[in-house]
Formats: sequence, structure tokens, C-alpha cells
Amino acid sequence: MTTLSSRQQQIFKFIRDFWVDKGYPPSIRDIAGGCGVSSTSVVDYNLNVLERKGYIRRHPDVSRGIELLDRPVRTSSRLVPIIGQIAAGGPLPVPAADAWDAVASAETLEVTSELVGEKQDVYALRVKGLSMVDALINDGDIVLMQHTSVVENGEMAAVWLKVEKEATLKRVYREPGRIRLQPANSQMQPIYVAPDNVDIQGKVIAVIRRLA
Amino acid sequence: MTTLSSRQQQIFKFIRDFWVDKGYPPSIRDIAGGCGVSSTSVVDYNLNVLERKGYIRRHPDVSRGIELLDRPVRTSSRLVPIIGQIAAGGPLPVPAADAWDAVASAETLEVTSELVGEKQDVYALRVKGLSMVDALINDGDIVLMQHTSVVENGEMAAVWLKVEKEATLKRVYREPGRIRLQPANSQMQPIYVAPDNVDIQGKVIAVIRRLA
DNA sequence: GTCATAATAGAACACATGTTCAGAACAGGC
DNA sequence: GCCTGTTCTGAACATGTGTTCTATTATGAC
Repeated sequence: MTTLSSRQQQIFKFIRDFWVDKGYPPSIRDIAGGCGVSSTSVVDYNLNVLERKGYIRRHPDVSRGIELLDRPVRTSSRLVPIIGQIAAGGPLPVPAADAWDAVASAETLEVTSELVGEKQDVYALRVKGLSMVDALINDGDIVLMQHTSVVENGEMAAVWLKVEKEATLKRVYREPGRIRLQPANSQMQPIYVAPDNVDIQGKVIAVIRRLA
Repeated sequence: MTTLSSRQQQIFKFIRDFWVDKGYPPSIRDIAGGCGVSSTSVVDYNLNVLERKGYIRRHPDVSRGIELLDRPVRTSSRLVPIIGQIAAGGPLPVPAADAWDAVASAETLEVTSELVGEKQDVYALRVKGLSMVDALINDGDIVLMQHTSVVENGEMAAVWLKVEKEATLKRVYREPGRIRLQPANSQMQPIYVAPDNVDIQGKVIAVIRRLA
């Protein structure tokens, strides 16, 4: 995101304010009046800048056709079940069939859709122990996971190493004849494992650390 | 709420879908076209019925001035302003007086009250660079902060070291004649600084890392 | 200084859009 | 039948609103 001039910030704020307040987008003249500008062309000019910088989307010839790309109004929160703990030594909890129904789970975490989006099969694990500091994950952190057995190259995944009987969170890269597991901390070295030794349990969507 | 005729249900559903799809309310002619009606007055008529029955609110003489009263009832989430970046080298952004009002800020983060609770003066910073890996914080992470100049022993705080001209996130312990700054990563050694060298900018409430 | 670019003002224009009206089809109650 | 209310049509009207044009004032680079 590029920086905005004070006028552009003012206009952007006004649009969101207006939207939250009234429930529909402002017209150009609403903005002009609300921001103390005398000309509609000034607003038009700055709206084009805002669109070019990716803050809004405009729809030509549409009254009040201003779309906020960072939509605060429409988002809502979702309940995600915390189905267990993840530790280096122990096996990863396997999400039960009914676990997606958050109310059926004992513990839940409420997250905004800004984090989980529309993804399905999302669950959470509480990290136990210090075995994942190399993934910049601390004891007590909560890891948001999406249940899947396929991950794209470079995605952070929960990996079960069968031989070592060890769970770990690493970025997964498929390489010829082997799989490279790259710690999130780029200062640390990757480890290489045989493809039939890894079991992808899901991919990591987010990490949340609560301190106070 | 009274029952709706099929046409009214159709229109109500169309408004909703249009809104979700496009990001702004439909015009009367949008509705007419989308519902297979040839006349705008039919839509006008049914919109009045919908308003009388409490489903929407109309704003006279305002283009697309249709407000859905149906809004998601009780959002337990809050908007937190992202007021800037935090990097080891640079100074910490100081929250402006109006920054608390999330709608007044350019960028915002939506978080559930599970994270921020009822705390006031909460803002967020985007972490730039790898200087805080010792606090288990990665490049791109978002740090939720509460503005305060006093922290309890052991709380994680944003600290500005005046002499070193450096910003850092550490647990703060007051000791006789000095202050101990303990990295979150307990495997790392603490550093000791003179009390008049530290400037507490606020305490860390949470860390959020979005990956996918 | 010159030149370019950003930002603003003001007004005119074109059309998108809400409003209104006369009328008609349709249903149900009497 | 007649009446009343609901729903729809089609069109004309008034205005809300995006667009565009020229001109003016910074501000900075050269």
C-alpha cells in the first residue's frame, strides 16, 4: 500500500464513516460536503488516486458506486474448535467428523473472517512446549489449521514424521526424490526427509499469541 | 415481522445478493431487471411494503439509498487501527489522538473481543524486518498493542532504547538499579539496561501471524 | 527562472435514478 | 353484480449524481 495524502486519508475515512453510519455508500457530493471541499472534481480526482492505490473500487456511471476493498462492515466472526494440543513428541490430534461444528467442541476460539475467510474444515491447536521455536511459535500459542492432505510448495504445514514419530510445523517444498522442510525462521537450516516419511496433517492459516 | 409475498421475498433476496456481490446497494432499476419486472413503480411499491414491514430502510431522493436492517446482530469484534510499522531501526509510530477511533484510520484490523477484551487505547503495528525473531516475531506479523507507559514486571512491552535508538519487544523486569529485558525466546539471554535509557511505548496484547 | 506534477475550484453536461401519475389486471368479500 | 385492496404496467417528470472541461495555485525538480 502506498502512502496517502492527508486529503486522501480524510476522504477514505469519510467514506467508511458514512457507510457505517448510513448503511450505504456516499455520493461524490456527500464526500465533498463532508470533507470541506467545494468541487466534485476534487473528490473525483482523489477517488481515482484511492482506486489506483488499491483502497477502493469505483464503478463508472453508477451512483454511489464506491466499493471498499477493505470491508469492515461486512465481515463477521466465526467459531473455530480447539481440538487439542500439538507437541513435538505426541501425535497430532485428528479432527473428528463433528469437530467442525464448533459448538460441539469443548473449547472454541472466535476469529474474524479476516483471518479464516470462507475456508472450511478449520480448526485450532494449542502449542505445547518449546519444540517449535524454530518456527517462531511459542509455548501456548494457538495455531489455526485447515484440514487438508495436499499443500502447495512453500505453504506452512503440520507435518508428522513417521520414522521420528515427531510433529512439526514447516514450510513444505517438494524436491526430486525428497521433501525439504524449511523452518519459518529463515536463519535456520532446512531438513530433508524421504517423501514416504511425511504425513501432511493440514496447513497453517494463522498463528495467534495472546499475552495479556 | 409480517409475512412477505413471493415477490417481496424475491426482491429482498435480490437486494441482499446484489449487495454481497457488488459491494453497494442496487438501484430500483437494478432490482427491476434482476427480478424480471418491467416497471420501476412495482419495485418502488414493494420496497415501500418492505420498509413498512421493517425489513429495510429507504432514504428518499437518495440513489441506492436502501439500508438493510437485517445486519448481523451482535458482532463481538472490534476494529483496531493499524497505525504503522515497527522495525528495530526506526522509531515507533506514536498513536495520534484520533487513531483510537478505528474508523478514522486508514488501515484497520478486525479482532474479536476474545483478544482485546474491553481494553481501551488499543492499536496495531505491522512488524517490518527480522529484527524480532528473538521475540518469536516474524517479518509481516501484526502486533496488537495497548498504549501505556507503565507495565507490570514480566509483561511484554514495546521498548524504545534511547541510546541505541532501537525499538524492541521484550519482557520487562525491574531490578535494583537496572532493567532486565528478557526475550520471549527463553533460550536467549536477557539484556540489561539503565532505567533512564528505556522508554515504554506500550504493552503487547497479542501477536497475529497470517499465513494463508 | 522553466517545466512538470499534484491538488483544487467552478461550471456545464449527460445520464442514472427516484418519484409520480393514470390506468389496468386480479383477487377476495359483500 | 359491486366494492376494496393488492399488484403490476408504462410513461413522463424532476433531480440526484458521475463526468468532463478549463483555469488557478502550490510544490518540487532541473
